[in-house]
Amino acid sequence: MKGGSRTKDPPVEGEVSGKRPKRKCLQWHPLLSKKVLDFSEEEEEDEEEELEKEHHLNPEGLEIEADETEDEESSEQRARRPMNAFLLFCKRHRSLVRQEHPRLDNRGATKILADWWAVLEPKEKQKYTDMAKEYKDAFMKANPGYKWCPTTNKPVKTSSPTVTTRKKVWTFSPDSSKDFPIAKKTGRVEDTPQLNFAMADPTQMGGLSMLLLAGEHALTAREISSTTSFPETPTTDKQCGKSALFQLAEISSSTSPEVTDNAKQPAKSTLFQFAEISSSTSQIGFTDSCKPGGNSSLSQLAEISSCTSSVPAGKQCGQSALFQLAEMCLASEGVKVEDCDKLTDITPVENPQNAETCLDKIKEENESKSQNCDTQDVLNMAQSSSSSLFSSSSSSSSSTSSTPTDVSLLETGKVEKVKKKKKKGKVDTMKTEKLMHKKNCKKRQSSESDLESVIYTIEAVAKGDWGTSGSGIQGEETPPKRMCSSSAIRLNPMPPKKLKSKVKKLLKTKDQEQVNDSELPDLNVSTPSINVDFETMDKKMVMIETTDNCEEHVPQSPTHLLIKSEEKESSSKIENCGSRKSERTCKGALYKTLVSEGMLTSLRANVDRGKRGSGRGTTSDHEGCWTEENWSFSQTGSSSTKKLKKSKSKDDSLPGLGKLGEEFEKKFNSLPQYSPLTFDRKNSFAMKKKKNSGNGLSEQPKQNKGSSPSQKKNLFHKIVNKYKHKKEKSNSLEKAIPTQDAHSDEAVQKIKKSSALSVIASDSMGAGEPLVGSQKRKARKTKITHLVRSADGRVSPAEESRTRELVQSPGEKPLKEDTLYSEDCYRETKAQSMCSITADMPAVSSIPAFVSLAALAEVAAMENVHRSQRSLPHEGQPNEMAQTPVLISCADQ
DNA sequence: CAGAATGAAAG
DNA sequence: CTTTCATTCTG
Repeated sequence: MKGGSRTKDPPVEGEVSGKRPKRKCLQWHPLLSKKVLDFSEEEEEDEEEELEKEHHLNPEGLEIEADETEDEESSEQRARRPMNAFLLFCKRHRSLVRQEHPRLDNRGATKILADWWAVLEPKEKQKYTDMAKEYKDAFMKANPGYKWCPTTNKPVKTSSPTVTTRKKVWTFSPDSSKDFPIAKKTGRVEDTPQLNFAMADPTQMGGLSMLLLAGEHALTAREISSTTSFPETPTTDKQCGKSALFQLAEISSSTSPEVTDNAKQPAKSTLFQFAEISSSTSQIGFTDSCKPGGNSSLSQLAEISSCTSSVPAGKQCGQSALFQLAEMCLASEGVKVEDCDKLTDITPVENPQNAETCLDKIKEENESKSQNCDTQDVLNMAQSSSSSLFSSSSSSSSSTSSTPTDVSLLETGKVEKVKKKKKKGKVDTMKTEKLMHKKNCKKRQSSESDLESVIYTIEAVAKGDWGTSGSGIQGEETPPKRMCSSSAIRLNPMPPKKLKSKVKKLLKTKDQEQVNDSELPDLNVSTPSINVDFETMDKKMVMIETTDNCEEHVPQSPTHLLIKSEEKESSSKIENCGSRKSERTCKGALYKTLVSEGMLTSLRANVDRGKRGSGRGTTSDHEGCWTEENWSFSQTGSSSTKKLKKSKSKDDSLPGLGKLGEEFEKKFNSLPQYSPLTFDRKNSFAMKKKKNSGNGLSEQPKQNKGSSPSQKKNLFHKIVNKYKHKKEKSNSLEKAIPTQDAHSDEAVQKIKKSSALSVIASDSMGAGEPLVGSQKRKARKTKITHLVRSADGRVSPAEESRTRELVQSPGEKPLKEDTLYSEDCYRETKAQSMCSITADMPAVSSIPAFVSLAALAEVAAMENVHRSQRSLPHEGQPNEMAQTPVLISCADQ
């Protein structure tokens, strides 16, 4: 059966998203749901119904396989094994790491995470371990018969073919709908999930609202305790986000498999658009001085959005949402603004009704000025995009003809196929158009391909939309193009992988078909499809809005909501204003959703990466600087931690929603999130301790975090002794650190270095130490090897030296230091390069070498210091020299 | 799709 | 002891 089911599944799964890589990795939702009992404290209320359902389900799946239960419905998916402490930690901190080291790829991030984890105090680890354990227990309870490695079944490999997206499952709820009762409930809301649930029921609404409420309760309770810093925002956001997520999930899931793609894409695209916007916004940097301007711009954005929405009632929500978003952006991303003036220029946009005009203006400005500054572009992008969204949505809504189609589509999903085709056509067109744009518009900055593309698209969209409104700024674009452009936006954005892959596929197909489709007049077709999408959005928005209202105190009956939504639709059809409102709402909701889901973060990261990757030579500096600055800024800022937390909390949101999800989410959120500084500090402390211990002095009770991982102090101290001087530095730094605020970049860098050192030392030690299982050792070895290897082409020499050092003599000096340093450099290179760039040569740009140079300089300086103290032998120096450059180069690359 | 990390579990 | 797999994403 199972095997068969799998095979069978493909249709469903394939349609849905990707299906599971392995036979069944469905989430814990199931377990969670069961688990709910344990976890649930307040949820019970909401869940009652669900619980009942669950119970029904449980009986079957209970015994051996919850999987089966799941399987029955969705397929055969098996619950995913619970994350261990480390994984949790990673999940929670990865974003941070990425922020800190934008250049780092995931692997690197993972490594760093590992380092952090290693450094993490046992006590802090405990929380994670506890959480993990709890998780596991719950999981086990849920599925008693669960086996981690189902050897017997072992479809894993077999099934793998389908796969592609484990994550997808999580992130997007399509699967979730299947799996969780809750999700199912939610899912039904709009359409028929194929599974079993009714299509659209008032009940669903109620359920949703209830869920939300429940979530609120839980959230409030927990959040307050967990994060005092952002009591209000998080709550709201979370709730909203959840609701939005749910809705999304519903939509995606609800749509029949075939439809799914269509519906999903639009929604996703929209989301992406938002994400882009947000990301772009975030990218805009504000220096402290410029801050006001930045705020203004953000606020402007918010205002615009709010303005766009003529409806007073909704305003608050929208504004709040936008503002929140803005805040988020600001908080999460520190920014540096090159030109405050530009921002100021933009400011005029404030007029509510004239927003469009203003936007046009801006747009014009953008075009004219865009060439000059990236920042401006970004900003423009953001605004234009926002405007474009509005316009597009409005246009869609305005085109009444399509409306019926939309509805039918939403509910029935019959048209989907046609739509798909059309869509594809659109895509093609848009794609082509996009290309055209790129070619025509600009090559000024070849650096950021992705970003550029996004910008282009946005611009194009904006142009098109605005063009519709009356600003025919660009003669290039023809009306059809406009249409396309609107659709284009969705595609362009670099979606999270999941989408990406899908999109890519689509694109491919489309490309093939491109010729044919392109020839056809897509205008009509595209328009309807767009409309549909937006309609969907509207619905969602309505939902969200309702949610917001509820939050705000105005609980509305589900029916009412439905009616409202309908009204909205109708109104939107008839009146632009209505549509606007919905748009606004959508925006806010989307933002929230994005934020909550963490898409924003991911997007941001993607953007960054894209920048980096594409524009190493050119603009990379800016990016690097920006990131660094942001990071430092955030760190420096008192609120930095908070901000981080906040962003994180939102990011944290587990894709698999549901109460269970919520519960976990809460818990997960409650988990302490440590800022890199903390780790640095710890490292330094650890160093100190080690050092101290090494010195023979009794361990100093390092006040706060001194607990440190004593792991391998003994071994360490030898090495530590060597690095006393360094430590000293670090110590001073450490002292400063507690404040966190007053760290200069240098200090941070140093700290980082020190930390790196410590880490390295730990690593080296680790090899010898029994700390971990065999795996660890292995891992470490590999890691080291990897480091060496990566650092230089020649693995053996460095490694040998390293090994010698480690093994041989504690008292050793020169070589070790070199090695360590080199490694240190290697590790730090990225960060250093960034920092160095920022500090030393901010202006310099487009010279890849320069980075390495700066880094080299730093390294050299450090080394010099070291040497001076140590007075290394000649041999050491040459080696260092030789190694250093190589390492640096590697790092840069 | 592999791979980086850690860890729990199973073989 | 070794293998499997959980999460996260880049190349």
